[in-house]
Amino acid sequence: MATIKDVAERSGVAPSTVSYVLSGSRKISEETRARVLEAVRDLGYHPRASARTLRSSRSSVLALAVPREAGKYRAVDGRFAVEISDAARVHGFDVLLMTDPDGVRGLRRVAGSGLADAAVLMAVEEADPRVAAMTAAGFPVALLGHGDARDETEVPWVDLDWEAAVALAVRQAAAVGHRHIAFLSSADHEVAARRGYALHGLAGAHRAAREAGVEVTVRPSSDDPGTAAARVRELLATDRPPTALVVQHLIPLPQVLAELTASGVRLPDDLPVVPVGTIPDESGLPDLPRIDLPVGRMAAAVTELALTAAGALPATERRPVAGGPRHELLEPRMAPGVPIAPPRTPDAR
Amino acid sequence: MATIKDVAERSGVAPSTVSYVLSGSRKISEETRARVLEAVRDLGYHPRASARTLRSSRSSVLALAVPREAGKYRAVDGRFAVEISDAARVHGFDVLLMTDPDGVRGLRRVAGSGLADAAVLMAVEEADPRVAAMTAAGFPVALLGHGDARDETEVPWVDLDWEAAVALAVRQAAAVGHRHIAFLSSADHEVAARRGYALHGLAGAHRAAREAGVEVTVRPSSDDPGTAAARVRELLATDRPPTALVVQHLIPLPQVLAELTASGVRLPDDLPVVPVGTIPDESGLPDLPRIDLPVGRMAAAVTELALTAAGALPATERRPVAGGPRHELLEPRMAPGVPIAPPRTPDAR
DNA sequence: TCGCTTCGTCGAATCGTTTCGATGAGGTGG
DNA sequence: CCACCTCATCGAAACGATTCGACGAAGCGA
Repeated sequence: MATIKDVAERSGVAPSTVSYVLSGSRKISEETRARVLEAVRDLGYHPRASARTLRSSRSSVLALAVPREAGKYRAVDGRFAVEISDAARVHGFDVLLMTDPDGVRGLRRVAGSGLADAAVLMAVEEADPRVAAMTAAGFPVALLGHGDARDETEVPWVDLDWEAAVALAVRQAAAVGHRHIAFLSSADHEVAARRGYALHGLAGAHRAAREAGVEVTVRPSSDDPGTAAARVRELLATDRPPTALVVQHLIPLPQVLAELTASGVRLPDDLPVVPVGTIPDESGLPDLPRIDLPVGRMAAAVTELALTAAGALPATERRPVAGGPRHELLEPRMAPGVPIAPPRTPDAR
Repeated sequence: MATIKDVAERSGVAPSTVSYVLSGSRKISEETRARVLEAVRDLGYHPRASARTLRSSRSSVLALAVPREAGKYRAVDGRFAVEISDAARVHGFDVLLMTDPDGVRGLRRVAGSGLADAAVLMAVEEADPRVAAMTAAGFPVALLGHGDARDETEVPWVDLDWEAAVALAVRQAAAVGHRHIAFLSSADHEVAARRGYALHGLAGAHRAAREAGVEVTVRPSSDDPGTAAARVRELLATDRPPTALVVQHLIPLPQVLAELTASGVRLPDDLPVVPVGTIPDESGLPDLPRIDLPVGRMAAAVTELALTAAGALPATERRPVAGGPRHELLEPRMAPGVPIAPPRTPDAR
């Protein structure tokens, strides 16, 4: 493996000159420059990352802490990982995957050993111990998703604006004529635990109902598909049933759709269903009008926040304070494609 | 940040002594040992990874090259990434995610800069240019999946034994009484391209048919769900239709099941469907008797192959030759859970 | 021609660890 | 009492890059 010394010898200059040619941090004559670059090409020289890091104490590596609740794996996490890696490369960073079941230990190791310059923490729980540990260690982090815990106000994070997302779904349904809309919210336990996205989703439903002057009936969903399906049945079994259904909790979505079909609702014409969140690409579900989790935008934003906190990005207008906490609520968008069907004419039922 | 010098001073020894305590590569008196370890704890000392790597030229990092065909992302890749990371940690390695759209460039960069000691290449294409590039550079790699390309015989790889997998599905169906079994194989273009898994799956179906003395009707699947559904219809529209269906191509599986339901087949009783491969966890499909891609076993095996090739694992009986090519075909297993239903009695149709 | 600035390049120190050979204290046998 | 060996520890030399100050040559005005 060629070193900077080999390049220097081959081009008849000092190692420092090679370094200056490569970094461009000092002026070098065009002639010398050309000779050095030729030697670099000839030898296939790559600077050793470890030497560079040792000297500069910057690794150009971003750690990515993947949530690992006992063997569980959410399909969307893989997409986030890939998108974050892409975003990091744009800024010259590589991504180190951290799947340590004890997230705090793994992060301490990576931060302490200088393997990474910053970390992105995915799917942050309320009062996440990882946040506290990294804040205490002075290690730059950015969070994907957020709760309402106090320590998180000190730390940059990115999240979808769930309130705006559910509100948008309701508003769009109202816009094509729906006057009574059902909202299958997050699961019971998520609401009970006062998870941010659960509360914000509910708030969005209520706000949009008020603003658009439509009725919104809310029922919590459940992780148990059977229970979720039952809730849908309850939503529909009234004198004046809703004509559209907005769904925030997508785990039992297939079963919800199956339940609708089974009870004689013809999809999508009889009852437009609008999921808010992420439908796995390979789920085989029909195309629905929907609001997707903006994975790409979230990944780009959280990466930039983490690198800014690490002082690796020049301050911009959007993100002026290097190292300071910044929060970004991303604006939801309707997925292009299937529009929300208007309600059927009164005689339809 | 504490360095080895700080630890040395605090415990009143030389830096080298601290190093010996930590690595255990020389005998140190119990008393000194205790004093050093106490200082390490007190100062929260972590060895700087870059210094260690610079000195030893081993990074303890495994690069993971994720396939990136133009924006596509397969859900199973994320699971592989997480499982490989877990397996690497067992051996003290971290995983660097490589999502560079130009896989060769990314690998060259990581290999050349010494960021990683070895690489795992996912979803290898026939005559993958990455394999040739890394072989030429003398960089240790292991492949997840394999083709029949010649250069791959020189490189370690891991794959599911697709021939055995399809054969197992057919054999199990035969064992519960099915005499005529349909096999929806890989897609046309995969067979035409002579992809290993496609050919091996076909071979397995034929072999099991011979050995079990049953009839197997084969039809290629298609990436287009409509075409795939049509193929299924063809399979069933005969005088003596098959009583079980083995499916290797799982992308259009939801549509295949929908087609069956639509044409009056009651699942799973009328016609057991046995997928061979990976069904996404969140697909909402019913429980089926199936043969899963053994993601965990494949990840562990490919990680060990890569690290062995890097000389980072002691040679074992199973993997005796460090650096030499090793190939592992993993034995398929029926997923625990739903068994294959026996054929309905003759009067059923 | 002298002194001063500018330009391009060099030498040396530095980052933090590992590891090889050296060193001194203490023990043992002749 | 001396020679020798073992044992625990130390000092110094790498590893390969970056970067600061120095330095000679050339250019310039006086």
